[in-house]
Amino acid sequence: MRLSTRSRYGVRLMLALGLYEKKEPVFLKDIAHSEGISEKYLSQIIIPLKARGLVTTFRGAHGGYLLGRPASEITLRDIIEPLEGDMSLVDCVNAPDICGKSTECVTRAVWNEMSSLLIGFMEKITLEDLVKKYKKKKESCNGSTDYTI
Amino acid sequence: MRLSTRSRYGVRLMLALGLYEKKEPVFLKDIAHSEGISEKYLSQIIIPLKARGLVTTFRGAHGGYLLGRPASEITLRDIIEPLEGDMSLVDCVNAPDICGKSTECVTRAVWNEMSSLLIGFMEKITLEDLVKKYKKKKESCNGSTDYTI
DNA sequence: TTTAATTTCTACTAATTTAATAGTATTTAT
DNA sequence: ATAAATACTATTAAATTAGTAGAAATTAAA
Repeated sequence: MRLSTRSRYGVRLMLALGLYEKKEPVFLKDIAHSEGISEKYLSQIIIPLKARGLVTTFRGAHGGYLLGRPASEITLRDIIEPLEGDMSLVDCVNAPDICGKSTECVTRAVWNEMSSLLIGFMEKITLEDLVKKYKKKKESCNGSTDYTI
Repeated sequence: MRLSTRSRYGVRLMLALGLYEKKEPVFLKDIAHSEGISEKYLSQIIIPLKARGLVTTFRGAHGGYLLGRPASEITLRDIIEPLEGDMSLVDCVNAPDICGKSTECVTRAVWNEMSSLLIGFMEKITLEDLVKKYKKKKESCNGSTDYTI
């Protein structure tokens, strides 16, 4: 019942981009370095995020990435779902046909509730929330408002 | 972010035992057969459940398994935790030392909240709840109150 | 127009985890 | 004794995860 590192890295990646909202595009290399994540791996992770419009990309020299829309309009679910795939805790929740007893299954009903709980939580949290929390913590630690990666 | 089949099988196993509360011990063979799960696999799954006192075992001929305490005193968490191991969605939630930034990490705070949400949910659901729901469904489908496996 | 820097695409791979299977040992009612 | 059940230990095939590697495409700038 672990979240994949893809999802975790994806959220950290988006948080880093969120800190640069409306500024110059950021190089993946820089985020990868500051976050201590393989650049090649991040470059794979960012593709589905781009496909969903969560990031805008600029190719070629001086290219890079920017948030595709305001951080306030990006939820945790938006980020995690394309990386994690099906978000349900058990296959049968979204694919009832894999089991003949799905309609009457008591445990499936529970897995369904649990999955909905998680998804509902993720929908309530925006990238803006994370950005704000991050800045708040940084200030209280550093007394600084500099958010360079 | 999937629940393991160990946990799912474990819950179904306990539900089957719950339907027999205070009656004769049940053979794992019978549960395995009725649930369509490998008996050998179930016999591994039941060991940590026994260790936590969730089931009582009787060895030898005419042995079998019974619930270790009333279904009303067994929560979903009780069943899943020994099967799943650490219940947090991300390692750093319960092992902050694996990352130097845990105390200040914004994403870790989110994973922590999410994990607590799940665990809280699982603590609220008892095996008795599942047993009752099962019986209710059976009655409305069959008009029967026979719960043989 | 060349070069350097960047994203994009495709393929491969090592390590780990999962979901079992298999066989033997132990216990116990009959 | 023996048959029937749990308990224990070892092995394994398949899938997933978490990357690595390298070439291709794109573009700003020299």
